[in-house]
Amino acid sequence: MYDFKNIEEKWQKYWLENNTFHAENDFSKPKYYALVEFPYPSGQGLHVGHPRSYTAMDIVSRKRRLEGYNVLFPMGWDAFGLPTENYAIANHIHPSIVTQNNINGFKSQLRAIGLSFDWDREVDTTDPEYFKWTQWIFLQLFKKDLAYKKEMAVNWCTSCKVVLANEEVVNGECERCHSEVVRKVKSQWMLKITAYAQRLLDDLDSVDYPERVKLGQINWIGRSTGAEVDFKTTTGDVLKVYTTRPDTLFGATYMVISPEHPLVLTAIEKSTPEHKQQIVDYVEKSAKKSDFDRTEMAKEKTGVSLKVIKAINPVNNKEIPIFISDYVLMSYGTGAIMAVPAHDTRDYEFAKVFGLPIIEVVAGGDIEKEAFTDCATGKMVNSDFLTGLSVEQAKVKIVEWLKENGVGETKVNFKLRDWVFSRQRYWGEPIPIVYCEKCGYVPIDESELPLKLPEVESYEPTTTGESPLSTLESFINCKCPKCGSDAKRETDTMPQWAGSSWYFLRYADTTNTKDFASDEALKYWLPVDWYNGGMEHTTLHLLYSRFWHKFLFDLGVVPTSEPYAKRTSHGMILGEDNQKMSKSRGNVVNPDDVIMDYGADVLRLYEMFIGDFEKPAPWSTKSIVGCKRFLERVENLKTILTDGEEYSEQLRNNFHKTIKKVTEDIENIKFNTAIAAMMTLLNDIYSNGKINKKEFLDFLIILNPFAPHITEELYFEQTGKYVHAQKWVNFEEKYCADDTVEIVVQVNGKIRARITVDVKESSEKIVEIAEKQVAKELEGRQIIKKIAVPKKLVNFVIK
RNA sequence: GCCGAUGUGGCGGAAUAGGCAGACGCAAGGGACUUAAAAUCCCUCGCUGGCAACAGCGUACCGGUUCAAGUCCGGUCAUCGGCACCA
Repeated sequence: MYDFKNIEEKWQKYWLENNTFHAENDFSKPKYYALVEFPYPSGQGLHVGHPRSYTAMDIVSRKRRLEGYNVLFPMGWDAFGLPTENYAIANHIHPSIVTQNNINGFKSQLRAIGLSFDWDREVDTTDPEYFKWTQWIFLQLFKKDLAYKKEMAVNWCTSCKVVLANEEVVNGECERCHSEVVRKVKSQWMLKITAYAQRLLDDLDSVDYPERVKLGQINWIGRSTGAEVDFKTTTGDVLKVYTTRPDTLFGATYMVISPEHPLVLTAIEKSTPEHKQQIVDYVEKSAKKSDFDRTEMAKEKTGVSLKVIKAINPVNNKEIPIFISDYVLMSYGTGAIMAVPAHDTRDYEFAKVFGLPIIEVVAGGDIEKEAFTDCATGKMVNSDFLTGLSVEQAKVKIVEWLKENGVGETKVNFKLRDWVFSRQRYWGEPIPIVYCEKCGYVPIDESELPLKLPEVESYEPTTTGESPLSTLESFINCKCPKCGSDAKRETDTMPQWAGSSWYFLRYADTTNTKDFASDEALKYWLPVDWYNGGMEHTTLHLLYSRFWHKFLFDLGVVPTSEPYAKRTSHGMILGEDNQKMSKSRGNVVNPDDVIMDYGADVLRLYEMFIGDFEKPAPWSTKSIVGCKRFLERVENLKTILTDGEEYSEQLRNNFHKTIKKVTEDIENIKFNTAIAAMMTLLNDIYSNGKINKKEFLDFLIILNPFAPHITEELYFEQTGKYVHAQKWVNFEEKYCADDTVEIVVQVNGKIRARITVDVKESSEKIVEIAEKQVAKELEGRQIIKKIAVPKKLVNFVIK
């Protein structure tokens, strides 16, 4: 085994001291911006899942440098967040100290892997010089009316008396004390991402994302086209509903409103005392239910009827009952629906429970058994002027009718909801807003940014559900920036998503104190050319950062409307037991141990060789040794070096084919087969017995992005030059094809012979040769068809 | 329930646009070297039958299209991930 310990340390030191991978803001060179998702620096340190993504993009970055690009490949820390805060609470250490310790740990671990990050451009979301700009962006959003306050239900632990993040709620229980979690209404800061819904959807066409990622975003945005229909009520109110199936209007046999719907109040007012109580009970009960309970209850529909108010179906003036049920959500559409039990599964279930009429208006299903929801087929029935039409025709016609009669119109809806932006926590960016009795919510002056976190005695959330900052008089009390009277500071902080929504912009110009980055730097570096990260971030993080970026684009402060030109996603590294790595399962593998035993190059190679980059793969400590052997054999090539042209034509061709394969596989994120190709070539070289120096050096160059330390060492040893400063090796297409090719000869699809022919041979001639080869099989049979596939096979179909 | 992905030897995985299934690696078995072991090198390695040449079978399951299917189409099952009544 080569002395990986010394070799790797030596080169890591060299790169660091010489700032080898520093990206200059030299705008004359062609640029390449490669990005990985920056990690949350947890106390547990890196596990072998992290380097998968980092190594992959490191390979791309190193290759790009060899190809002559000015490469930006930065790294930073997404350091605000709950685990740090919880650790700080438990151990009475300031979260910033915990964060700094964790960052130091992560950094030394990352350095040991030999990743070519530009450490001069490190960012840390908890650094006031960084979050100053996070706060600045928030202020711009506020000024454009894209940030607003709203009453929202939050998760409330009944025992800890704190607001919980969604990830702290496990099966409807508090993660820590396992007591009941309920919904509690609190005023929260919201960001109006919905204002960008259509553009976030449309612009997916302009970016290179995997189809599954685009689909994830499309589904999350959830655009649907339908109609809003006004139903008059017997009390003279108007009940507006949203439906994607206006064609089924004649089948609406009742209405359902959500427990939070304003009409509930009217109903309570007018009901008899006894019935009023029923309504109040139901509304209270559903308010108390946690989200978990609500979904659990999904199996059995519940509800209560509004006896005093009925709705009138505008198409036939029939009176239909109105129910309150929590299967209708206030947060989508209008918070009220027309129920068509014959053609909606949930309405069908509800109607069965409450014994409501089910009227078929689209023929083609069996409504005795279940709701018929397939709208592609089927003809309208029982629908007056719609009867006989197809569903599609009926949709058009009914909307026309609704418009003519002034009781409805087409409407587009999105599932995407506005972004809840407040956290009642300490370890986050303070929201730079003050509340003034006279002026309302007022932004603080930009010159006062960053608004730093004050020192507090306890980081624990308060028992009233307010942020820990709320107990600090010196922080809260301030003057209104507008009118100068006494005012109170906002005490909520921002979610972790805030800092990570724009960090890639800061990398372009980390030392800038006037702007988050200069226009020139942004113009040069943007967009990110290639962004790799986990599948778990394809909806939230990717959508949030695209939203912020578009907003900044509209402000004219970033030059592109999309932040990332290309996105790829890596699969998770699983434990040896094929389960997700976790502390509780005890299957976590630490990269440090692998580096200790085999070195960083072996770790990198194995991470890439483990399987298809885009798919999950189980770790296998036993298999690592194959990569170790490979690098040892590369090193041993030294012993068979010659000066002459001591290799065969075959080997030369294999060289060019391998260079081609490695070149292309890196671009196609097929690192595993790129390595396999290099292994095959190595085996060929050894069977050849000799290699000349030129080919050896070329081999080192194509291996360099994967195993940078050993290749630097060997290259330097041979030439006194640095491999990272060389040019990527070009392949010659003419050597990538062999002169002869093996053709498979089949009879009725079964292989009967193999022939080797010149590649230039005509297919007629090949068929002729093939036919001779299998003459025995063909004897006395009739040939129905001869199929010749160039360079592949000949197939005789006989009778 | 819905959406997305996956299913190939003992294991991780290859297989351009439908054209030799199992590249590459691990493990296993045999051999060489060695006093011995490790390391290294060479050979074997999908299943069944056969001394063998060889034959048959084989990519989750059932069916289809095709001269030809791991790959395309229809259906079923299983596993993983995401979302949870979105009208």
